[in-house]
Amino acid sequence: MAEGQKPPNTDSTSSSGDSVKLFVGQVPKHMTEAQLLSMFKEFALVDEVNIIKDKATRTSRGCCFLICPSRQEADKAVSACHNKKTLHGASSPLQVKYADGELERLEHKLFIGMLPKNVIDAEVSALFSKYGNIKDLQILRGSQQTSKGCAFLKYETKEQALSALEAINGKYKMEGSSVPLVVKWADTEKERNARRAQKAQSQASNVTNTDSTHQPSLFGALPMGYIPPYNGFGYQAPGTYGLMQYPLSSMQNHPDFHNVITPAQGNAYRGITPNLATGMAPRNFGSMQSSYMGSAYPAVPGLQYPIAYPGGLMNHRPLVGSHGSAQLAMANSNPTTSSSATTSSAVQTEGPPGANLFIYHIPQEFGDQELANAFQAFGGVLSAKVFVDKATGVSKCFGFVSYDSPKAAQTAISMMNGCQHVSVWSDAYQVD
DNA sequence: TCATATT
Repeated sequence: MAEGQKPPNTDSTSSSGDSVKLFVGQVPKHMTEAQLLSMFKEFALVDEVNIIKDKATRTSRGCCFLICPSRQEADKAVSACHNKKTLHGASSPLQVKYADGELERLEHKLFIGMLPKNVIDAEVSALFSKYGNIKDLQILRGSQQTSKGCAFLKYETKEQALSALEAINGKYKMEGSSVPLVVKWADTEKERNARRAQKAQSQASNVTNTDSTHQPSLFGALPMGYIPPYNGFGYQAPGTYGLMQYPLSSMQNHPDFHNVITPAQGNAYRGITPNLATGMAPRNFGSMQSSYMGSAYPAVPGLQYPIAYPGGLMNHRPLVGSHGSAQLAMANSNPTTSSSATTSSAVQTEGPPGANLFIYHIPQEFGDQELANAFQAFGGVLSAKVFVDKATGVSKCFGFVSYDSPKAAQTAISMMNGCQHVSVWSDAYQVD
């Protein structure tokens, strides 16, 4: 045989890790996951059953997801059950189909960006066929013949796509190009729609933003309390259900690579790379296992995931602020120091020592409530106060957040540190 | 000089 062995593309079964999610409707609400599991196991291998429950009541919504270890098994379940069986208590036969986005996901489709304008199919396939069998390649072209700088490519297996992605993304420059290629998973239809909506919104909100007619939701849209599983490239899919709110007003999605770091840019852009290259950028390439991280990204258009400060924390004064990067400082001082605070209620809500954060460069449109929302994910917020100009009522863009524990404050610091325009700073952290 | 774009 030839040199080296080809990817274990054996006969059929295991495309390793390529589990498939099925949606099942017409499931009687009284059935348990265990019951469903044993029932479906008569027809196909099923790893898991997840009943879809009402968020508030936690009761079954009459449907579930099945996780099958392979497409073959999933197909077995579909053909054996879809419209074939009516469970006791259901009004019509089971509906068994691929969950939203599954089919697209199974295409192993990649988006390729930063292609030269004059690129031809042969060049792209030559490069990418090193990592697997290309099933489909489509370079997007504009008016003439010139490429729009991007393409879609399908591989046979996820492994092939993943290895190409890891090998090429941000690393490989095409002939005559000064920037490396971008390779990421193509958007699903849902993500596409979400992005389109977002784009429309951001353009619409470009109008003279007279006054705050809409809710500022910059932080409010944060995926509370966790750092997104950044896959190393690509946008954060805008469609994280439920989480997405209104578009940001000021700190919009603009590709402003001077002070905004989006993952997509961060990866490929020279001007940004040094920041990330200091080793603080969370990327977990290989760790996507068999997962359903489908749209598990945060829905925060403007607020990107935190990037820790290289080399610990800054050693200069907290108030630097240069380009609108905000800071948090630990403050054991009294939150009600300034007379210009929004003293609606004179509640003294100072936390224990080490649990009071002083926050610089809060977005203009934030009030106490928004500030509290932004930080509540990290612990019990005793109070959140944005300071406002007494005369005009305009935010001074700084304030306090007090937690019930220093630990919560620490968590807030590490989570919020470097959040786009917000970086977190604390004396305590620095000293220790 | 917004040039990184999504079938």
